[in-house]
Amino acid sequence: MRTNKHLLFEKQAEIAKAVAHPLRIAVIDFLKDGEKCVCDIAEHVESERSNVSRHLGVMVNAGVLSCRKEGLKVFYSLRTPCVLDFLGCATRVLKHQAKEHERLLAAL
Amino acid sequence: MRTNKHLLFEKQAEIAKAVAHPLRIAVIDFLKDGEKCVCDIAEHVESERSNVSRHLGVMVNAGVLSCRKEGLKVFYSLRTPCVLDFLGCATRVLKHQAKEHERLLAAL
DNA sequence: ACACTACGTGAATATATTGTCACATATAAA
DNA sequence: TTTATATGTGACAATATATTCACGTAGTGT
Repeated sequence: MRTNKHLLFEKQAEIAKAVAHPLRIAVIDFLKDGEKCVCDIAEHVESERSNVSRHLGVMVNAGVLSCRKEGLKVFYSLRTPCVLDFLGCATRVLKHQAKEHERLLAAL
Repeated sequence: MRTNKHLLFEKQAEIAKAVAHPLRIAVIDFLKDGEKCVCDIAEHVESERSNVSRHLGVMVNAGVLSCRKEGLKVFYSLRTPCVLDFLGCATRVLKHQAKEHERLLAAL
């Protein structure tokens, strides 16, 4: 396996990992309408602010989110709408699975 | 947050998690050309067969891969090509990041 | 200066993931 | 039956991740 491919896979995994958590997906979904502050995000996903802060940090670190400070608040937003495509992909895979299950049931 | 949305996010995270590992991404990339047996996969990704077997199990469990036994060998394949879109998404996010870095450098 | 609010972070704990080893199983071939 | 090959799995250690609590910091208003 070529080394540069190896590096690409590592980077891709980093992005995927940043998305691979229910709470973080909830955040991404919430941010599709635009930037939000931590307290609004925490309220929406129904989790402690400190925990949400940690998850936001993970996503910023992976380059999935960006943040902007304004007064007391910090506003987070999707760095690129591409990230939403991830959720679309996952949904398509789930739909595909559901269809297979349907076919299986129909055959009983 | 609605409960069914919560459930969707969990399922989406499960899919994303199944993809969120360099070795597993390497496997997915390798399988885009069609089904392969464990030993070929292990050789290609340069890792122990037992380890590869574990990772394959994770992906089958998440519904990302399917497998078929034939004689001594077990052939794994992508359950749906949608999974490849994941890698495409990740690449797009990475390209987006690279462009931002470029702009940053140009401004120095 | 004081109190208040929004946020981040160290420390601790609980849990999950990864990789490796040895071993078990299943199929094929001699 | 014996042997070899391909694969999966239990057990373990190492590491990473998630969550919570308590506290610190930074800006805002009084």
